[in-house]
Amino acid sequence: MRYAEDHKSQTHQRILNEAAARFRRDGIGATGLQPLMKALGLTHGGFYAHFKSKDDLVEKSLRRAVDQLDEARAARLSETVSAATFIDMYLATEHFKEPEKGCPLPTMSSELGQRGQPSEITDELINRMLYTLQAGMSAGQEASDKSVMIMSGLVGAMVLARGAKDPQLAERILQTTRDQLKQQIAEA
Amino acid sequence: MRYAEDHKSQTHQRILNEAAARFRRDGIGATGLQPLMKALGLTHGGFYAHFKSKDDLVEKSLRRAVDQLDEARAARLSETVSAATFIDMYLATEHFKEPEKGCPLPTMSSELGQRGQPSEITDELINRMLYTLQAGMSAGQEASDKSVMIMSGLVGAMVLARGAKDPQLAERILQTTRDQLKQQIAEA
DNA sequence: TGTACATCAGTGAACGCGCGTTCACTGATGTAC
DNA sequence: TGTACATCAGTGAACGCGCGTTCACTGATGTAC
Repeated sequence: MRYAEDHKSQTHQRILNEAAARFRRDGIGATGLQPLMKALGLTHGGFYAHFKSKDDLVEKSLRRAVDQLDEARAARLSETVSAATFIDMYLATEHFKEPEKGCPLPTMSSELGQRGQPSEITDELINRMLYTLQAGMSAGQEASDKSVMIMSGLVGAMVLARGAKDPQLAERILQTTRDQLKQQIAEA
Repeated sequence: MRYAEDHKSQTHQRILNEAAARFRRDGIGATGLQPLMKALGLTHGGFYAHFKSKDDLVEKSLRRAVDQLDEARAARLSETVSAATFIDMYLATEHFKEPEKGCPLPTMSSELGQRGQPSEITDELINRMLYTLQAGMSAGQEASDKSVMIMSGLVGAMVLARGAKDPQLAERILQTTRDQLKQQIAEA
């Protein structure tokens, strides 16, 4: 063989990683396959030896992104994260500034909703986020409902902060939403 | 003259309206100028007699969308709307199903944030929404902070509901967020 | 009253470009005999 | 040991398409003389 045995699967992973970053940073429509492959030192023709289509790549790279985020959280912290910590992490300046490494929901769910054939990946992301939030709260029926509102607040704050032109406005949205949402948990 | 005196300005308005609808429904990138003009019974060449560029159209049609929303609210209701009513209106099924007639923030702020040169229009939209929410709440420092969280919750819930594949999940997000946010005001 | 000209909203062909996708191919390696 | 062939990840030219933008033009009307 010309290449090491796992060479192809490594290339496969590299494409997934690069795509997951670009889709989150630039959006799906604005991410071209040609520039993507070029950035990895490959030519675009080879893409179809790895994925059936761009849609296929979207689906698979999103799944990869979520897995990575779960791993990162598990590595940095204990298995379950308190809801307050999750809120702090989600609305942190770091997450705000680096969409390519962050949660795909604020960057991509509008576009996924607008696309013709929506996949189930968004639902999966939503349910995973809800689950994580609930797990970090004291049990009860209330926790389920509260976690929905908190999720909405987190995603909305990030969408708005990233869309804002004025950095002060962005910071205010992040900070205020963070404080207010944490108050919700404290009260409960 | 071949056309009535206000013919051109009427065409101008028709383009603005159609664009405002399409940008919100399909996104900016996915909206082509050629199909847009064709839908109005015009050819695409004439577009540049009305607008400097597509970016120019984005800016102006967004401004138009906000003005229309303000007018619609003023017409249907009293000058100031209570925050609870605003929440009900925003997270109504009607608004969920008709992005082309609704608030541009859930549909467009991700894309506006991802575009190269962000305009100030998003900030304007955000501030107007904050103002409307605050005006509908009992005064005080708390109202300002609460309104930020409520705005985040409203926008996030709409983004997520529209992105979800499962209609039941979408409905649950809208309903639960609506109820939880209204509780916030009741408590305050 | 009739002719020549100016106006100008809209026309439609053409531009260069990047997109997603296809496909005949290359060339380094492993295998068969 | 040396030659012929199979494998297969990646190459790069080419496809048709729609994009945003430009521009010489049309043709109905109003105006000037």
